[in-house]
Amino acid sequence: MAALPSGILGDLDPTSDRAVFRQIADQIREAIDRGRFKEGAKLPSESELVEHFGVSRMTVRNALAILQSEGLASSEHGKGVFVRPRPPVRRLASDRFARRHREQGKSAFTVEAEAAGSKPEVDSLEVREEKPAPDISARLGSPRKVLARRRRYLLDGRPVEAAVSYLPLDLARGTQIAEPNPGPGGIYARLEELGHRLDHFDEEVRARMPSPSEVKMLRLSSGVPVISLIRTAYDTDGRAVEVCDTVMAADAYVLAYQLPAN
Amino acid sequence: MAALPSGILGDLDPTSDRAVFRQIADQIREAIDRGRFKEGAKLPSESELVEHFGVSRMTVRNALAILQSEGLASSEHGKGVFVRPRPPVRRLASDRFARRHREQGKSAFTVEAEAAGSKPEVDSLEVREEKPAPDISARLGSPRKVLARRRRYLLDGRPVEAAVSYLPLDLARGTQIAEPNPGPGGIYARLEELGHRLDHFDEEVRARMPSPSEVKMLRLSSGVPVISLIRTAYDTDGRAVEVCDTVMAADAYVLAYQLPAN
DNA sequence: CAGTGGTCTAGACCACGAA
DNA sequence: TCGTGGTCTAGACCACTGC
Repeated sequence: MAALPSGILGDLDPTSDRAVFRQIADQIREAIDRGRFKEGAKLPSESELVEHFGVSRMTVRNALAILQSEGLASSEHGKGVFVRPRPPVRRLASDRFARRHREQGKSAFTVEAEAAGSKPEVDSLEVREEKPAPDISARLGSPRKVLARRRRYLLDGRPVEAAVSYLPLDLARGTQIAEPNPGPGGIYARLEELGHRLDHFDEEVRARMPSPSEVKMLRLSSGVPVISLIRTAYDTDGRAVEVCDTVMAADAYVLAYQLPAN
Repeated sequence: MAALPSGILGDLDPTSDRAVFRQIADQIREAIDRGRFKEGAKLPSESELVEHFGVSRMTVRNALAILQSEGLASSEHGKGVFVRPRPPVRRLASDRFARRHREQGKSAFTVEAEAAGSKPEVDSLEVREEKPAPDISARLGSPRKVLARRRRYLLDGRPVEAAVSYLPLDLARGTQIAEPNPGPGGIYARLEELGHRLDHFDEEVRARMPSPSEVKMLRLSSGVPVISLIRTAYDTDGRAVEVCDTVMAADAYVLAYQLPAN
């Protein structure tokens, strides 16, 4: 049947204007915040909450839906609803593309992940020529066609980031940049070998809720936004030589930047 | 009664494994993406959708809830469900704290907003001394107490950002920094006058769903994440002289940074 | 007032996971 | 097998908006 959900949760206030399902969500949220339910712990089942609060199941489900949309809980079919654990966070430093990090063989992602004790993987590799979308095209100086390099990054088996790099075709065609494996130091090292010494990168950071395809690709649970990062690389001639469009699971990243004061 | 919702929406696929409410959400989402429903337009009412698809009202409401959680639609009690308009976006440039922008009288927020043709406001101003939270304290070199300056920023009456600045008390007490109005150029100008020439800023950027209090303070509609930005200001002695904790409505901002390639 | 979305009930059947 | 969450129905009453 459904044992008592323990003494952690109180009673409803029938005099309150606040909707019943919001009151229930408030109580569970407060219990989570106070540590009465720890990370990864199972919340009381729907039937337990129905019995405890004396409401219908839909009311309880509405309450749990609030917590899921806030990113506080996530449900697992057949098992229960759990306090969502905070996954390890990957920190992107503002010097992550500095030339000195590129001298070695491995990619920045691989080096950094291994240093943090995680197992890095890259999959869904696809390299193709295509007509660029208008905003990408504008950033690259309106080339007719571009080389697109798509890939997905995983840490310990969990997808955390999906990225597409676009390069003007006249620059990349026939070079190792057009190969699935661009070689040591990645495409930035290849660009410099081709005479395009990199000067600086512009990054634009946005946050939004994911599209259904992004939910699938990054296996996002509900209540997790994505960070959208668009980076443009410029060579010392001031030419945009690459645009990288990245979507990251927001609960897996913190971006660090340093700004000059002068 | 409920007129036809026009020929924009198709039929359900009864052979599909996909849940009915997801199919309905898919159809409406696709119609929005194709521009069949424009920004700000009213979607078919719940009763129209009930009639069109031949399902119960809860099924239709579940479908609409998906679109709202994705940030694609928002409901207005008594009026309808509407395609959520994309508000104007405020762009934060990476040189926004450069000293040259500080020479004039007005604050950076005010200057920039007026240049963009918006009406800027700052409210909820509160200045007080308090014991810092552990993470703030650590960033500032563990002072016993700090000066906290809280405020909220609005554009054309819409709240877009809430911020708290923390400064070590020994540095700020008794100065104009402890006044509600810190004077021309803001607290950074005052800090430099006090001999703390600023060297650089560190910024940490995260994204997550808002807490209920943040929803209230920023009047966020569902499906809108927040960007959390923590900035630490360092003087030329390497001392952290200010930490600013900012929460921004993610649909109102794009952050721009420039990274060196050296 | 009629139409809209907001809340809530009391059922039903299904799919998944663990034992 | 049984307990879990996932989906769906067919109602009900309420609160807000606009005419």
